[in-house]
Amino acid sequence: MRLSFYPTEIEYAIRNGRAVVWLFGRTVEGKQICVIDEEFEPYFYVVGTPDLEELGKLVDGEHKVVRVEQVRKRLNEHEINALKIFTNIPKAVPIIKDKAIQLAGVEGAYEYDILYVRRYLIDKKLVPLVKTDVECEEIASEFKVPAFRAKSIHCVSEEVLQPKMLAIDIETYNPDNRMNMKKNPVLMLGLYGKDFKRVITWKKFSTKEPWIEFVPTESDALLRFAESIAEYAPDMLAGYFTDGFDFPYLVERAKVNKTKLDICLDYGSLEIRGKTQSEAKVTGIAHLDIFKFIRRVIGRSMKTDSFSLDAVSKELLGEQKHPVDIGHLAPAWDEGSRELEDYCRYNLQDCKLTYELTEQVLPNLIEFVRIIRLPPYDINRMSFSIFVEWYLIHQACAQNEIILNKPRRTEESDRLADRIKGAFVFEPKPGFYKNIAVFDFRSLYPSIIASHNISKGTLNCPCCKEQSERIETERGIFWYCQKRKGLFSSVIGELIERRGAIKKKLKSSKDALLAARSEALKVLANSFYGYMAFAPARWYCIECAESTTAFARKYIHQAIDTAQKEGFTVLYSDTDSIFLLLDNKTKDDSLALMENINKTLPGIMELDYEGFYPAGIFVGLKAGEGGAKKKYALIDEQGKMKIRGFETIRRNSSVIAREVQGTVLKILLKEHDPKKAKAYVRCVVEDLRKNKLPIESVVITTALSKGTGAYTSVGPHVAAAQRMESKGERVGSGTIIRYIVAKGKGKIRDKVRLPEEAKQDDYDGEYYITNQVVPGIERIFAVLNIPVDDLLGETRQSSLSGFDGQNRNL
DNA sequence: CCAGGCCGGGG
DNA sequence: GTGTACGGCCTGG
Repeated sequence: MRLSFYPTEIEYAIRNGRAVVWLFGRTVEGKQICVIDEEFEPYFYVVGTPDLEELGKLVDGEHKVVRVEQVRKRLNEHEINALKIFTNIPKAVPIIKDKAIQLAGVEGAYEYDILYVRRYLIDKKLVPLVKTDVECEEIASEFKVPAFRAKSIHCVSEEVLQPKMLAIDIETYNPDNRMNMKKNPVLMLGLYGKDFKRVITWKKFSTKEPWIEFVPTESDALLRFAESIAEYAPDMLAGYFTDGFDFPYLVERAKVNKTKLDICLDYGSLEIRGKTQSEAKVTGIAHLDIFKFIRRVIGRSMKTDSFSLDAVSKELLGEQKHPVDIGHLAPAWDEGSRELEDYCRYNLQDCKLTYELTEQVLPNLIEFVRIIRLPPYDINRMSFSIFVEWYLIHQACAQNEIILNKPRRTEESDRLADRIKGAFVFEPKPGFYKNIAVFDFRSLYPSIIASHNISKGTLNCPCCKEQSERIETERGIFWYCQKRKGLFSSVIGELIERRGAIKKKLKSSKDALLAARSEALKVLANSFYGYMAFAPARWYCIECAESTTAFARKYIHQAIDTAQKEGFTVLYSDTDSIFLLLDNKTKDDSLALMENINKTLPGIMELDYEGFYPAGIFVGLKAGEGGAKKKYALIDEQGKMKIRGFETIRRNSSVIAREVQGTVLKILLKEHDPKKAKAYVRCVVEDLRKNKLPIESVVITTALSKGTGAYTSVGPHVAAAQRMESKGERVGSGTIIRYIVAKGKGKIRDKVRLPEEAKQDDYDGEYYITNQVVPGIERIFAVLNIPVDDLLGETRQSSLSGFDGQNRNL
C-alpha cells in the first residue's frame, strides 16, 4: 500500500541484530503512525591504501564489518579514492573505526560520528515535517500507534505539517526555596492545547473551574497526566525549561512513587540525556523546550536580558504570568486553603503562555527544520554555528564531499587563541550635522565570501597562484581558486539566491512562513563568517575568516576614498556603512557616487542606499579628544529618530533619565534649538530640586542577579531588596527591584527607599541630577559647547555636593 | 590578558 | 553509544 505522512520524530532501535529506523508522524488523513525502515546500513569512510581483506575482517565482540566498497569521493574539495565500510550496527562504527585507523596504509577515517538517524535522513533525502510518500505494508505494531514497514520512502513535496501542539507545566512543593526532586512532590500538572485545558492536582478544595481535576494521590496525578497527553495525541509537546526542570522532575517523582511516566509512543520510559545540560527525549512526540530555542535563536534580536517565562512573554506576547507569590504555594498546600485555586490558574497561565510562545516561534523553527533538514527536536536544541555546520554537511554530501572531522580537544583549545583583525570603524568628529546620506554594503560578509570564492578548499590553490586576486592579512597573503567553485562560496551563494527569490514572493504576499524562511536564510548566511572562526567547527578556516574581514576593510576604505575624491565629507563609517555629509551636494549626487562605487565591486557585492537624514549628532568620548564610535542619533525625513549606542543609562536608570535624554535629542534634531534643550533641562533640574516630579519618574529598576545574602558588596538595589525582605516579601535571583534614593546623609545604600514607602518630598533631587540626568546628556551638550554647569542653574551650591567617592562607585 | 568559577531557566 | 558535558559573564591572578 501507499501512504503519505509527515515525519515528526525519528529514532532507531536494534531488532534481530540490525538497526531499524522508526519514523513517527501523522498521515495526511490526520492519523498518528510509525513507519519502519529496516533497510538502512550504518557506515563510515576510510581513506588510504590498507589491505582490503584485513579491513573487511575487522571485528570486536558483536561489532563487525559487513562489507567494504571502493568509492570515488571528494576530500577538501579534491577528488580521491575512498573506502566505504559498512558495519552490522551503528554502535560498531566508532569501535571499528578505532581499529581501522591502526591498520597499515590507512591515512584517515571520516564520518564515523554522524548519528545514524541523521545519516539516514541525509542519504534518503528526507525532510522532517515535510510530506513524505511511502510504499509499505502494515505490520503488527509494538507502539501505541499503527506500524508500517517501508519498501521505499521519499520526500515528495514542499507541503508542511500543521503540527498539533500541547504545552505543559508543573508546580512543585518547595517550602525552603531549594529544589529537591527526591523529597518534594509535584502538586499540579497543567496542560494547554487547542480547545484543551486541564490542571491536575491531588488536594481537594472547592472550585467551580471545570478544568481543575482532582485525583487522590501524586501517583494518580502522574498517571492522569500521561492519560491526558494520550487523549490529546499531540505531534509536539512544548514546555519552558522542561529539559532542565519539568521532565527530570517528573521522571524522578515517577521513580519515587514506583510508577511509570508512560508518555512515549513505544511504551518505553522517558529518557533524560546528559547531566549538566539535560535533554528530555519523548519517543514518538517531538519535545520542544522552547526556552532553549528562544534564548539561542530568537534571543539575539530581543530586548530583554532575562529569559524568564515572564520577561519573554511580556516582550513577545504582551502578556504576563498570573500574579501570585509562588513562594507561598507550599504553605497554602499544607493548609489546603482556597488559594490553591489561584495557583492552578497560575499553572494554567504558564501553559498558555508557553503554548502561545511556541505558536509564535514555530514558523521560524519549522523553517530551520526545512533548511537544515534535521528533526524539530534537534533544531530546538542547536545554536547558529551548528546550524551552519549541518547545512554544510547536507550540501557537502550533495556534492559528494567527505564531511571533515571535528577537531580534537587539544586542537580546539589551540584554535581559541586564534584572533582575527576585525572591522574598520571611522572615528567621527563630534558635532551636529545637517543632511546626511547613509549607504551600506548589502550582506557584506556573505557577499564577500561568495564573490571571492572564499572556502577552505579553494584557499591558496597552486593552480591560481599568479592570476587570482591576493588579499593581505595579518596572517599572510591569501588567494582563492578561480577555476573551481568552493564549498562555502557555493553554499552561501545559493542561500543568498534562495532568499532573493523568497523576498520577491514576499513583496506580493505577506505570508508568515515565507517571512520566517527569509529570516532563517538571512541569519544562516550571516552566521557563516562566525562559523569559519568557530573553534569546534569541522570546516574551521581561520584564513578564510581573516580574508573576509580584510576584504571588508579594503572595500569600505575604497568607498571612503572614492567619496572623498568626489568631494564628499565622510562623517562616519562602521564595518559596512558609510555616512556622508552632503554639504552643497544633492541626494542625487550621492546616489551617482553609489552607482560609481557599485561598478567597481566584484560578483554579487553591492552598496545600498540606506537612507537620507536631515539631521544627526555624533558625540565625543568621555575622556580626551575624538569621537565616540557606535554612538550617534539621526532623524529621518518622517521625523523618526534613529538612536544608536546611547545606552549608558539603560541599566539602573530611572524614567526621568531616559526621558531627558530622548527629549534633548528630539529638540536638537527636530527643532535645531539648543536654547530650548537647555531651558528644558534646567526646568527638569529645577523640578527635581523642588520635588515636583512624580515619584514614578524617579524609580530606579534593577533585576537582582542572586539572593540578597550572596552579595559581598551591598549596592543600592541589594539594600532595597533587603528592605523588601524585611517586610516579608520573597526576594530572590531575578526579582525586579524598584527603589528610589531619598534625601539624607551617608552612603547611597542607606538612603534607599521602596517606592511605596516614599513620600513626594522624600527623594533626593540632587542625586538624580548628578547621577541620572547629567550623565545621559553631558556629552550631547559638550558637542554644542554648553558646559554642564550651565544646565544646573544658580541654585546649585557646590559642584561636588552629593558627589563623593562612595557615590561614584554606585 | 587568561583561566577558572558561577549561573541561568524552573518552584 | 556514529560517546560524554553549554556558553556568557565576572573575578582573581
